[in-house]
Amino acid sequence: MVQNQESFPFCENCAFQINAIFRHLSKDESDRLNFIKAFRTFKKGTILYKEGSRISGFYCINKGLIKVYKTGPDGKEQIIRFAKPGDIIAYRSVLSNEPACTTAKVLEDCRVCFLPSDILPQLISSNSVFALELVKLICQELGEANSYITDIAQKTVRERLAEVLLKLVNDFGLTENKTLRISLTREELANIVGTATESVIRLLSEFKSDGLIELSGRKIIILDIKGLEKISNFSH
Amino acid sequence: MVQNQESFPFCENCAFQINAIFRHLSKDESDRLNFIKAFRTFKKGTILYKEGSRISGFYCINKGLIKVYKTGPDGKEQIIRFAKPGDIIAYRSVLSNEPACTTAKVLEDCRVCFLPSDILPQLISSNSVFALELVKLICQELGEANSYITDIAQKTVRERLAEVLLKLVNDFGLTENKTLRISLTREELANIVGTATESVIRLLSEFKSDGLIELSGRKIIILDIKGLEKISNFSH
DNA sequence: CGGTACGTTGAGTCATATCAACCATAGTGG
DNA sequence: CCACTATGGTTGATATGACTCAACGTACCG
Repeated sequence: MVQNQESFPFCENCAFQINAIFRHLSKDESDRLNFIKAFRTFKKGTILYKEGSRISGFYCINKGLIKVYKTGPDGKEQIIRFAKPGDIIAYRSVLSNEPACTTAKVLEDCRVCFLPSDILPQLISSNSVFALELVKLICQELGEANSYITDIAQKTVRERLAEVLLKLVNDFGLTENKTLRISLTREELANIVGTATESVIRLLSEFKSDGLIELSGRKIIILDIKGLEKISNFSH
Repeated sequence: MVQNQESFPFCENCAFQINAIFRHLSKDESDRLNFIKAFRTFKKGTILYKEGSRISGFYCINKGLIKVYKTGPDGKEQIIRFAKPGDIIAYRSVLSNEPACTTAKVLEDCRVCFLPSDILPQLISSNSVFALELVKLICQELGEANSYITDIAQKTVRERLAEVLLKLVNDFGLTENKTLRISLTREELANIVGTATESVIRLLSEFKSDGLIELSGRKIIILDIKGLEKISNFSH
């Protein structure tokens, strides 16, 4: 079908459009990737892979939104990160050759490419620029993880919620009417911040009373970024 | 001096002895590393580098113990990890070409080699096995960081303290009389767990009453590993 | 029109932080 | 040799942030 052909993403072009790590590949490498990959679409709610399962490859997101989370001892989710177009997920488990240590679930209908495990070590060997950029990418994630450990360990829930809102603004941006461009349930927000759903609800409505945000269903309108920064950094 | 020659570690041998990432280098690469590195010793209490500072290279630990920590908004330390012989530190900042995001302080007198920034990307380019192993190493750290985020977010202080003790047993081992082979102040323990010093003290003496550990000054004798595992995983 | 998932609010509880006092130890300098 | 000081450890009292539980409201969906 024409429609299918149009929508099928070719790595060579796609990687630049969505700013994926694969933009550092040569033409030959891109072609190879394109050849061995499996393009798939997933509906909201689909689970791409589950914590503890063995996976035979990793995913590059072309479109949509995925949440990556770990399940705590009580079955409570801890959201580790979101994956949007250009991001790769599950690469960690593939490289360590370990079972997945997270679960990935679709939040907004997705178009993804599935890439078999082998290709990643191969590309690291064949393309040193790619290798270096991949290392940088992982280092950045590691840096963020370490910062977050410090935050969770030392900041109050109130401070962390403000910080998470700012991070979401930074990662997903605002619409022209200042609405956050990501739609999460209160429970999901709680599972990023590391708190109870009720606490998020209470704090959000506090932020609202303080004129920092406006709420309308799942939409969060950011009114006062400076104010949120103040809460996230200092206070007590 | 003879003594100096004996004590000076040659990368080619050293890397295998201490199981450093550099064991994956060729003879030529090892020689080169050996040539450009600066060997140094540091006394307990020395700070190798400070959060926020620019660094021109990274360190490979030959002997001793270093704590790597971030400083929270209130000036409270959050210990991110320890570095022992064979570990490299500060590589993250070197690779991202960013200011250091942690501080490194000597806990036990150290022998370290300082390696200039440039060498790391060079080795990644020239040696794909090394590149892959480096990626795996970083991935492992990332995996641990993500697990710790989940733990801090969801577990109680009691559970985390038990878990930290077990992790220390795992990383540093026990002497013949079951004493933990790492000596930390109560405050440092608190700065790993992410809690107050007083809480660590109270919980440790609780563990002692429960027959899980024995305390004698800074020494912690581990009596009941199974019991600690039980506390760290389940409970509530 | 019932069902399911999500959102909200209130009340009560508890783990943990904070504050304060005090002890132990070791190194320092007069 | 002894005050002096600094650092770390301990304990108790108190405060409180955040969780839990429970009830109820809301909205969309087949």
